Amino acid sequence: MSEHESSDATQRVLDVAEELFMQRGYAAITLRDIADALGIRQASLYYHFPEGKEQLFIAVTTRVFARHQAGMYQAIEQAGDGIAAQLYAVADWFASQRPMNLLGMMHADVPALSKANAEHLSQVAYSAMFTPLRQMFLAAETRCEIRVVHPDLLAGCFLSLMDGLHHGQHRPGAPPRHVIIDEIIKILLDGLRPRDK
Amino acid sequence: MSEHESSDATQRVLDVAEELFMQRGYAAITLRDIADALGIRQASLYYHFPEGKEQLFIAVTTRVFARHQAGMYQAIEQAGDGIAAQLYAVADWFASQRPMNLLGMMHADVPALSKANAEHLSQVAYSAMFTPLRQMFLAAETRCEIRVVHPDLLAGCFLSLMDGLHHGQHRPGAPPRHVIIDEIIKILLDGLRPRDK
DNA sequence: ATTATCTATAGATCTATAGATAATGC
DNA sequence: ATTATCTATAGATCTATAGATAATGC
Repeated sequence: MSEHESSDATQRVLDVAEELFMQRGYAAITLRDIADALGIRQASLYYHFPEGKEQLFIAVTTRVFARHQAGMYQAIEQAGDGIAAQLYAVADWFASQRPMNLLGMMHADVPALSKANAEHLSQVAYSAMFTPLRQMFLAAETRCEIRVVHPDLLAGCFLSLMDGLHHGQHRPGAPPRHVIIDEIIKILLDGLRPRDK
Repeated sequence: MSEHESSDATQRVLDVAEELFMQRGYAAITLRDIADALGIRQASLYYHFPEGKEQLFIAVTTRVFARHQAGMYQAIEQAGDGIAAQLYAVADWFASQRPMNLLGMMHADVPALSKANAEHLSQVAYSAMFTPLRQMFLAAETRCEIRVVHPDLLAGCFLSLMDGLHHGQHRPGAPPRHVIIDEIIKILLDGLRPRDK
């Protein structure tokens, strides 16, 4: 067993902690909440994460970012060429994932961490979330499919919209998710102004 | 003095509590944090908000939503006709406000409140934030300036982008805010695809 | 009398540590 | 021997309550 693998039990801890932390944020979730959801005692979490709550949170977010980076790369690759298909694929990836609030949570929760962890996590978040999108937009620009002024700005907008997929849109009478994704991508590509026929 | 006015001291409490709650969320901020920032003792906050932390949070968020609703209405009115000018005006309004994470915070913090407060706050948030934008988009559609499929979806997208204004974009080498706003509105109106000349 | 603060403290968490227990794997 | 849990608890908060104090306004 490699030193980089962690046991099934530890994976379960990460799964449950991810669900809770992503829903409510670092400060709102206690170790007792996580232990209760797992059916174990709070102190038992220290077996898996001896440095405690902050270490567990870092492990959770690191795994989330790695999964999203890989998921976005894979979505883009499988979509083939064409920015429209790629945008749909990435949006479907986000729709397949747990509701979350990545950008906002970073902003709210990072200050609670140690300086070293805060800087490291910000760096990881930025690199993981922006890089696949920046590459996708730059490649589309090279193919003259889109105009891009600031690729990172565009990536940030797209991520904001993906975050918005989850919270704003479970309203009474809200359209189904695939309609929402359709509409968002249409707006991104063609804008709100009616095009000349 | 009307019963609807609150004293200067209470206003200061609201100002400081708003700054902290909007930065970090309900769970992360303690009454002691707020009292320290005010230079008073934690227990003194109960003079202004006898029911405690939750009442203070409700007062803060209620005021934030009322201010945003009024600010958006005023921005739209002063911008005159034309969806482009109106979008710029509303975006400038958001840029003038404290960084926040309204949509995401609602999602994360509302579950910590009593059921009655949670339902009331969700309702207030939706009504205050969506109504001005929905009206603006519907009027623009009537004037045939834009096509609108789901006005609330469009409003949600716009709010997500406005939230994103604040966190994603204080990156190394990020363009100044007015450039960001320009770019976001250009994308919204005309899309990413180059228009035919 | 009202306003706005204070001190002191109860009671409820929350994180983290120390050390015991039981099951499994060599 | 290692893995994964447990019990028990120290120490640090955090919210909230009770009641005192001081300044101001009628």
